[in-house]
Amino acid sequence: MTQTHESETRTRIERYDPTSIEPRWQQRWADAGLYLTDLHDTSRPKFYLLTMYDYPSGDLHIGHWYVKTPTDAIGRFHRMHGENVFMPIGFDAYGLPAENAAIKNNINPRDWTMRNIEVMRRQLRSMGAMFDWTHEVVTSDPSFYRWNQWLFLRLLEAGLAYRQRSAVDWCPNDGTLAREQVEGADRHCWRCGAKVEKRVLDQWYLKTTAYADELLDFSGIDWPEPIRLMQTNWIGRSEGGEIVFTTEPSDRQAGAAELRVFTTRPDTLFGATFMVLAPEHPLVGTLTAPDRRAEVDAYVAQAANRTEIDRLSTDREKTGIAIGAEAINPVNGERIPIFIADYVLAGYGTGAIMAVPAHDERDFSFAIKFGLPIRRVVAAPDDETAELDSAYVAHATGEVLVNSGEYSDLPADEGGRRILADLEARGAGRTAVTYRLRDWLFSRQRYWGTPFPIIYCEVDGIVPVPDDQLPVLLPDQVDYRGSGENPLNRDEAFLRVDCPVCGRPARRETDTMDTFMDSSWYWFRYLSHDKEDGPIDRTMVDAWTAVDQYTGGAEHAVMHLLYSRFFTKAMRDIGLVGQDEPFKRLFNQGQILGADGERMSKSRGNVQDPDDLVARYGADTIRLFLMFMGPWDQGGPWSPTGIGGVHRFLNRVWSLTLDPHRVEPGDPSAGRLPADENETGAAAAILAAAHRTLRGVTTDYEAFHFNTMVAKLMELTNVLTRYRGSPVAGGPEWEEAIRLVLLMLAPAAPHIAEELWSRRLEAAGRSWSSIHVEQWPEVNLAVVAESTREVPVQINGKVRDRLVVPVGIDAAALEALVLASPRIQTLLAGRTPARVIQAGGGKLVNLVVPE
RNA sequence: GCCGGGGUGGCGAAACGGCAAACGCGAUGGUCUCAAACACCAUUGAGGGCAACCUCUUGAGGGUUCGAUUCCCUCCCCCGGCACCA
Repeated sequence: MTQTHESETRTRIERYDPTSIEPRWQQRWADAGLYLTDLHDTSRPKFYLLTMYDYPSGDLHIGHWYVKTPTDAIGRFHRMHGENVFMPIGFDAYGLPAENAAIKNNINPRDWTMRNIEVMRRQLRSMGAMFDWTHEVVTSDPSFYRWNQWLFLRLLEAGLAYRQRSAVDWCPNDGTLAREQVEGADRHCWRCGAKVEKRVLDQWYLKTTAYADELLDFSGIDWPEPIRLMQTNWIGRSEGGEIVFTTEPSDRQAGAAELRVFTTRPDTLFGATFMVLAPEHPLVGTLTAPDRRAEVDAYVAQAANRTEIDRLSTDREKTGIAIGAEAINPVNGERIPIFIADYVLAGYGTGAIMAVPAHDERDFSFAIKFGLPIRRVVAAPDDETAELDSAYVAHATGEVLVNSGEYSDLPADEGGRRILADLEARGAGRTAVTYRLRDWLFSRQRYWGTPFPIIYCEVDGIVPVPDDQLPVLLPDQVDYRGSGENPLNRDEAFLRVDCPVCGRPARRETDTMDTFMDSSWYWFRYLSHDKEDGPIDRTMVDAWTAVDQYTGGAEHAVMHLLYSRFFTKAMRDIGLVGQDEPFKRLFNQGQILGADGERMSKSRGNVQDPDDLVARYGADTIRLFLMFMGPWDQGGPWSPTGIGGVHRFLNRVWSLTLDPHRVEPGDPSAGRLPADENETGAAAAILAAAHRTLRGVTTDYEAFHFNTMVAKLMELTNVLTRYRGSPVAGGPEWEEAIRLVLLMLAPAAPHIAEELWSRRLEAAGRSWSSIHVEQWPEVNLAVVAESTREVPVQINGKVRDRLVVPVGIDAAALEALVLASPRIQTLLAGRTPARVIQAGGGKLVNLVVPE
């Protein structure tokens, strides 16, 4: 190693040089198999630590480190508590970006993906994390995706997969488009610019709604409240009634066709003054009057081009059109006009609503715009307002029904129940529950994904590929011809197959599975990665799942994390696993954005490459800096400002450990104890500081408060720096403090901790044993105990004095001391406090003095 | 728009309803050095005062409380998600 000139002249010890230390330890750990988990070891409690696997986009950036290095610290912390930690890793290797790159550069998506994986493996290893690479999973490998196919067939048998027609965004040149591939207000294709159309296709669905109620139950899992809330709202359970309106006869139809609506407010049925169907509602065609036809068709086409976000915006001015037909309200026989409007969605409820403008905001604005009657049917007891200037949706106690025939004057909730019960007796309604959650649209019209194990035969229809013919291999040769259109559609070798039932020529399904399939069970496969006769090794899975801790980005709060829960329950019901939930404990860290505040991506050019930083500062500094930046669940724009401070801290740990006696020239008081301290006191202060830090750092690790964990370690090294070169430096208490610093630092900065630990072992004449298999130290409560404490004294909430009191002082004695304080006496000027409040058992005293 | 999260010094941030600004960056001054860098020491929310000290300050406005960054209401701004990005 080359010593720089100044370090030779300045210090006796060698400098902290992470670039030589870190690769050496990474190699030594690998050689020793330090991070290979023995999955059969039952002598210690298991800890399955899972972090969301990555899409191999090829631009591993600092955001990946932001998730993984604190996760690694969690794993190491648990290991030091005697647990058998399993922290696997893999790649979510199917997906759109590989195809985009392939089409653009005329290369193979598999080659592109595997090349990126190679790069990312190397980059990930430079973190020095305790990943067990021997269980790696790559989802685009047949050894993984064949089990997607197998699992899909089981779902099909269980009735949890089905086929249904639904619309996709479609470009005539590039086929189906993802939402992000549709650009601009005019909705054009990102690649060719063509106008995006809707096309209705037969597609596969998974029945997530079958588990809607069970998915609402989070008992038994320890998930953050916001995520539970988001999932609950996403599922969107609504209780109410389904009410059957009928059509009024006209010259085009005999009438009495059923128009079912779902409502959460059956109590407002008398206030229904019109009905609104989704533009896609199946009865729109037959009900529309001839003279309305042209306008209605135009409106339907226009609605098809709107996004759902747009359609549901309550901000936007309502649009809609009468179709020239009427419906009959079953409760009073009233005829009301039927409209179509895009704020009613075909996929929610029955795709039709009874509109009650008096008691629904959207219906209200629609009624105002189209001049429709607004009839109030619910009122608070003393509220006699007839003319509403906005929808009355509030729930006041004692509300009663008005203008509601025989139900008038009944309490609103009871009236609603009675209306529904009476309708039910006549077959015109029933209580009903509806969900916002929809079934999982599982088909993708793309090449780079898991092929469906499905064959279409003209005689036998939809035929599953028999298990013994799996996997259905995705062809490696692919010719995109510069278009996004699925190349499987013209791959004759893939398409042509004999029907497994009748042997006649048939055709393979060319859609592939949504990549959320892969992420819905990959953690089971980590435990079974070499199993060749089934997707999961039941013994391993029973022993190791549910996952104890899952970490990953909050952007997955709903979709991936809900699909995974659904899939686990479905696997349970198929008899594959014995658990209800996949992840016991979840943590969503924040997202690191580019310096511009935007999501990091190659195309934006705002990616921070970790390699540069590692070369400059070493992995430990980067790891610690990412933890120190702020709360882990917060994220924020990337800025390297402050990284030098963390690097300085590690340098300080280095020199305090190796060179405790050095006296710095810049400090006039260096090397001497403070005037009011003797050696015994100073030694005790060091020990107390170390153990107090240990207490705080332990709870910070447990709570994932890594930023304050680092801050506390910095404070402790500041204390040690003050005593550096003094008579107590290098003494037993000092050495104990250093030992604790290294152990506390080990999960977060594993290389420097290991290096310094090994040097101490060597100095003590002992052979190497990794710091990462040490036990987490115990707090010595005796040395942290204090005999006095400081009490802030407030007058009317403003701090006016501080008293030092014995720790065990009682309330009366404390009050006496406070009132006897000269400063307080001066400020009181003879007044007697109206109240004396001792907060937190005398932690603070507040005197309330009327002005 | 809807759902969820956030807004505190010049900057990243800290604070079980109880001392706002810990820790770090930056800045300023100093020690060391021929000099610079490194390292180290000191100061550093704003305003006032020679000083002891005083006043103000947690996106805006209101409320609850002896006491609010923290709880409640209204509003503004930023981030994530909204079902084919992963």
